[in-house]
Amino acid sequence: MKVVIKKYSHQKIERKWQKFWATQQIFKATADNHHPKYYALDMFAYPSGDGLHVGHPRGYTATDILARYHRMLGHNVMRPVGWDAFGLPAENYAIKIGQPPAKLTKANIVRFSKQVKSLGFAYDWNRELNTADPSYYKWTQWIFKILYDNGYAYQKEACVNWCPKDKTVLANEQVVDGCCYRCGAVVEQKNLKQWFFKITDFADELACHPDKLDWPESTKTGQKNWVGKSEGAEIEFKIKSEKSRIKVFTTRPDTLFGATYLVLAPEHPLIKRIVTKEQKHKIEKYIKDARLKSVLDRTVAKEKTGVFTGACAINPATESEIPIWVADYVVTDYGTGAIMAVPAHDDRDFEFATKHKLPITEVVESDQSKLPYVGHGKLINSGRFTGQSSQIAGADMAETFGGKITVQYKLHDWLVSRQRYWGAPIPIIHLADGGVRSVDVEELPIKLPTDVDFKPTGESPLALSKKFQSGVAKKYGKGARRELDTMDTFVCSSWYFLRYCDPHNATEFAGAESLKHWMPVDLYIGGSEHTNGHLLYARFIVKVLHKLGYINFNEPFLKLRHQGLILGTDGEKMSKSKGNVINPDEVIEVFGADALRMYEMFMGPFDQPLPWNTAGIEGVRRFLNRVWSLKPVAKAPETDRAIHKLIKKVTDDIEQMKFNTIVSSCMEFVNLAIDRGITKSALERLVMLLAPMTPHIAEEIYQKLGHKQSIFVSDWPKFDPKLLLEDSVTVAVQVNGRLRGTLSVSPTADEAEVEKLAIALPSLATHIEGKKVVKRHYVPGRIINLIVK
RNA sequence: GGGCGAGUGGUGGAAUGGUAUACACGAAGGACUUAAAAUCCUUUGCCGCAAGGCUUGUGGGUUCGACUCCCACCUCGCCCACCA
Repeated sequence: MKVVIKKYSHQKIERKWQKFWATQQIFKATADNHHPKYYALDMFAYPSGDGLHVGHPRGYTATDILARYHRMLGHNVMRPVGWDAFGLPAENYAIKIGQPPAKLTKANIVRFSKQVKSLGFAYDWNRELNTADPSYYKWTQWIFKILYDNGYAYQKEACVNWCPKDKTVLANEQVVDGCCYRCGAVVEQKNLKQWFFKITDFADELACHPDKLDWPESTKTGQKNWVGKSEGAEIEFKIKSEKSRIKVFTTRPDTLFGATYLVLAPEHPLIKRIVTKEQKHKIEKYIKDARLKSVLDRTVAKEKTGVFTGACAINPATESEIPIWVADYVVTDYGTGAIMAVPAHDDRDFEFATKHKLPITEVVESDQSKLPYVGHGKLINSGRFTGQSSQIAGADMAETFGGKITVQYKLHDWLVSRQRYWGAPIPIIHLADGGVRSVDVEELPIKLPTDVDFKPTGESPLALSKKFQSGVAKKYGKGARRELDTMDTFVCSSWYFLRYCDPHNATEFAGAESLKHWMPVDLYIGGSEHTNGHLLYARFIVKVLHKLGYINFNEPFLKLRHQGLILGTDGEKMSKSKGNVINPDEVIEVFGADALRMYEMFMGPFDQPLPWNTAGIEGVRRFLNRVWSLKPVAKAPETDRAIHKLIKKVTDDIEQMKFNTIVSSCMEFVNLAIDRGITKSALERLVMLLAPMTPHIAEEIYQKLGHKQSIFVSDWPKFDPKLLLEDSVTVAVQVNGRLRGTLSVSPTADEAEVEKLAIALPSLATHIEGKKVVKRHYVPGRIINLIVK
C-alpha cells in the first residue's frame, strides 16, 4: 500500500492542544469518590538558574504516561506540580549577581513553568505550590512548632559538619565523600549549638518497609543500611588511678577476654583527664593533626595512626591492665566514641596492634591458620566461659562484667538549622531567662525579613534585620529574641505531597478529608540520589504526624521508581564543564515535545542510565511522521487483527513501566499498517494507545478523525482475547536440540501431527536419515524437539 | 571492605526456560531528483565462495532445550564505607 510520508508541524499542534487542555481544565483534579483515586507525583523541581535539563523530562514523562493512562481508565487522577524554591544555589547565585534570591527564584519559576508547559505534562496547575511562599512555609513552620512542642525537635551543642565556603552547618546526609553536597568544599567539624529533629526515634520503623510498599529493593536496602542498626553491648572499663570509667560499644561482647587495649576517638572528652604528663605533648599534637584532616582523609587513610595516652584501664573480665590509646580510626559520632580492641578477632584492631606492637590474645577457636579470625566458634582463654559458643555467650558475658545489651544506629538525628538567609525561619523564641518556646500559632508565618544583607558570615543573616525582632519583646517579655537560623530546605520538601492534597487551605496544613481521599501517593518518581535524604525525611515527617494523630497513614509513597540518568553523547554524566549538556528547549524546537518524550522512553529501560543520541530522536520523529501520514482505508483485516495484540501489549507494558517496548511494538504495528493499510477504528485505537506518551499528535489525529471531545476523556481501548489467537503459527523444529527447520501449523495441531509434518521437512532429511525418534518434546505453537538415535 | 545492579551485533537495546540479535540508530548499495534534502526499496551478528560452522563477559553444572536457573570467577557502574 502506498503511503506518502509527510511531516507534521509540531509547533502548531503542540501549542494548540496545550492551550486547549488548559482552557478546558482537562487535568484539574477534583476529589471524586465514585472512581478509584490515583495520585501520581514527580519529585518536584528545584528551580535553578540553569533551567530544565533533559534529565527532568525522563521522570516526568513516565509519571505523565501513568497519569494519563489512569485518566483514560476512568480513574480520579491528581498530578500536581510545584517548586522546591528555598535553598543554597539560588542564594549563592543571588549573592554573586547582587540580587535578592526571592526575585531570582521568581524569575526561575517563570522560566521552568514555561519549559515544563512546553512538554505538555498533564499537571493540575490549580494546585501549584512554592515552598518559599509564606502561605506554604507557614505550615513548614507549624510542623517545626508541633515537633518542638511534642519533644521531636531540640537544640543541643554537638560536633557538626560545617561548610567553610557556604558558611553553614550541614546534615550528615548532605556530606558526600567529606564534601559539601552543594559547593564541594571540604567539610569541617565544629562544636556548635544547633537544632535537630529526633529522626532516630523512628530508626526501626524507617529501616523497615512494609509489604504494601512497592519500592526498588536497592532503595529499601539503601535506607536500611543508612539507618545501620547493630546489636551489641555497652561495657564499662575502669581507668587505673582515675575515678571515671570509659564506656565502649561492641557488637562482640563475647570477645571481651581478648580485649588487649582501648582506643578513644581524638574528640573523646576523657582524653584530657587521663593523659599522662610524658605523653601530653604527643597526644595534643595528634589530636590537632586529626582535626585538621578532612573527613575524607580520615576515612580512607591507608595506615592506622595513633598515640598512647600513658594511661591504663582494667579489663573487667581478665582484670589485667590494658593501655588506652587515641587513634582516628575510631570515630566520635558512632557508639560511645571509644572501643575495646580485640586484635585477634577484628581486622582493624589487628592491623593497629601489629603496627604498634600491642598484645594479641586469641579467645575464639578458629580453623584458619591466620589471624585475625572474625567469625564465631568455641571460646578459649575465656575463664569460666571457655568452651561455650561465642555466638551464645555474648549477652551473658556482658552482663557478668557489668555491661548491658544495647542497640546502636548509624543514623543520627537530623540537623535542621542553617546559618543562611534563603529558608524558612525557625519559629522559636529565646526568652530572657534562658528559656526556649515555640511561637504562638497565630503568629505564623514568621516572615523572612527583606531588610538584610544576605551574604553569609557564619551567623544567620537574619541577625542583621531590624524588623525581624520588632514586637517580640512586647509579646514574649523583655529580652525575648527570635531564633535567627532558618530551616534546611529538606524540611520544606518532606511534606509538600501533603499540601498538594489541599493547597489553598488557610487554617490547616491540609484538610483531613482531602488527605484521606488522596493520600498515600500511588506513584512517586524521582532520582535514586534521594534514597538517604528526601525519601527518609519524608517518611519520618509522615510518621511523626501519624504518631501525633494528624494523619491516618504512616507511609507516604506506595509505589516508588527511579529514573535512570541521561548521560551525554560521550557516555559521561552531563556537565557544563564537559560541554556535553543537551538543552531540551532546542530539542523541542527542532523535533517537538512528543518526539522528545517518546525518545526518552524509547532509549532503553526506564531505570537504567543511558547516553543521549541525537540520531535516535530523529528516528522517533520519523516514526511520528509515519503515524501522521496514515490515512484510513475501508478494509484492512491483518491490521484489524494486529491492533488487538497491540492493545494488550501496550496495556501490559504501561502497567510494568516498560516504556521502551511500548514504542517498539507501536513501530512494528505502524510498519504493518503502512504495508497493509489501516481502518479508521484501528487508527483511532492506535492514537489512543499513543496518547499517554505523545499526547499532542494523538489528540490532533483523534480530532481530525471527527471527535469533538478530548482523547483524554475517551475510554482506554479494550482488546478481544479471541482475536489474539492466530490462524496458523510457526513452530520451530529441533533435532537433538538444534534448530533444523520451521513449520507453519494450526495452533491447535496435536503433537503426533506436528511430528509427522516435521519429519517430512526436507531440511531435516540429512539429520534424521537412518535414525529413530526416541523421544520428543512439544510446546504447542512454539517448538518441537525430536531426539533421534 | 560491604550492599545493589549490569555485561547480548558497529551503537542504544529486545527476548526471564522454547526459532538469540525484535525495534531503532548507523553503514553499504539502489530508486526518485539537474542536484541535494526528504521519502521509498534491498542488504547488514561473526567466519566461509558455498555446504556448513560459530555466537549472549569467562569456566563449570542442571535440562530434551539456557541470554534466562544454579555454582565459581572476571569486568564495569551506582550507593554506602575505619560504624567497632
